[in-house]
Amino acid sequence: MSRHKLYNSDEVLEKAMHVFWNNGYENTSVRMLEKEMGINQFSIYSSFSNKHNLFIESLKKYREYVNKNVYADLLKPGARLKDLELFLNRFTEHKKTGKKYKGCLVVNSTGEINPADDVVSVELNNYYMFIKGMLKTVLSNSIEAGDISADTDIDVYSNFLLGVMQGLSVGAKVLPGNQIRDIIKVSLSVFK
Amino acid sequence: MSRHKLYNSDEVLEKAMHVFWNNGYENTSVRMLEKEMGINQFSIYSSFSNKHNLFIESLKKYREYVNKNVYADLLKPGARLKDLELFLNRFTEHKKTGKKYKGCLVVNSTGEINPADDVVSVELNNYYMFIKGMLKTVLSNSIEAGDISADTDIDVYSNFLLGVMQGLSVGAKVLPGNQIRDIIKVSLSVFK
DNA sequence: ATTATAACAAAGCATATGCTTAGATATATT
DNA sequence: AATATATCTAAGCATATGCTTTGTTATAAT
Repeated sequence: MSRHKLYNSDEVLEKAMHVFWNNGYENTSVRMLEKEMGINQFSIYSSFSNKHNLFIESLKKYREYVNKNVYADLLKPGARLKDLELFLNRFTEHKKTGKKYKGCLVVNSTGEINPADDVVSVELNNYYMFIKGMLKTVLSNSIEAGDISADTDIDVYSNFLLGVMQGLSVGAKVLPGNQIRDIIKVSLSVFK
Repeated sequence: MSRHKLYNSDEVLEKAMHVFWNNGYENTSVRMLEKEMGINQFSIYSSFSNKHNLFIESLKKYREYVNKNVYADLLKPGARLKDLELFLNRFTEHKKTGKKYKGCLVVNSTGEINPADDVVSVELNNYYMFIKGMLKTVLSNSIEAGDISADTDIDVYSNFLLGVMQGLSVGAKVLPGNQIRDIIKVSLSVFK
């Protein structure tokens, strides 16, 4: 009955996500998206309606992406405090290689986006709740493993750790490595 | 020998700072600046060269502004731990009034700006070093007052607190009040 | 009073922006 | 084979963007 798409919507969406991640929302033009996604503007608009919506979809995709590529170790069954420590220390890794840390797409967007943009705000919150859930599981596993005190208030401490991660996502973009290491060290000391 | 300026450069700069603070760098147009600063584009360009430079100047102005209007209590001679606690709790105040917290101009910009923009990066770092200096003084005062252990490593803990503040600047824009309070509570517990 | 200079307002410039339209092409159904 | 429909490319649209130019006005020195 009709012609087939020459592209996979999910694949081009992931490419769009990377463009937003690299440049931020406002600094990403539809021409840039067109080029990186490898499809025509017509196709972008017919698949994703408009730039704002494509951004929302990219935020959702980002959650999927980090799930597989960034938080994999922390999401493994039984992940506990030492895994969290290993993970947090990755915020300092790029300093050795000399590369610039581009930050977390969601944290960057939290800074950039107008707080009155409710559609985006909801999606940002979804992400943070996903992270918090992960942290709760890690803390729960850590109690079970005897890493931390059994009466640790998991909800309170997962909120704290979420805050620490938000701070690191900002700090790691501009602060020297030793400052980042201090933040991690003191943050984890609350479990001792 | 010539006509006088009808505006005060420093006053219109402060207005420009607020426009950037409210909208972010990319989402601020020269037309918006023109309107809010109350001067013509010609005057903007003759006083501040270009938009990028006006932004840099606005970042410097911001430091001056928060010095007077945001951190005044923490910069008072002898400010110590309880003052820091009072200050941090302000991150939750806007929740009661229902207003949206627009964040810290510098933290927002850290998220938005391309890390490769060295001119901006330097200015962001200047700001963070200003905050860190303030925190060091507060910690030093706190030791002197006997609030915290005398062998507290001021440098390490000021780095930690800077990280906490960066986290709160992000978190307070989107997270519920109780989560912010948890972050503050646990953060300050490291001094007990 | 004349002149030189700098600030002013407003229009203008080239280009970039988000998004749409027009026409060609491919494919599944009849 | 003919038709209908969804996809493709590429050009186009109105407006917004950062920045400049033009011509006028005010002021200080001559």
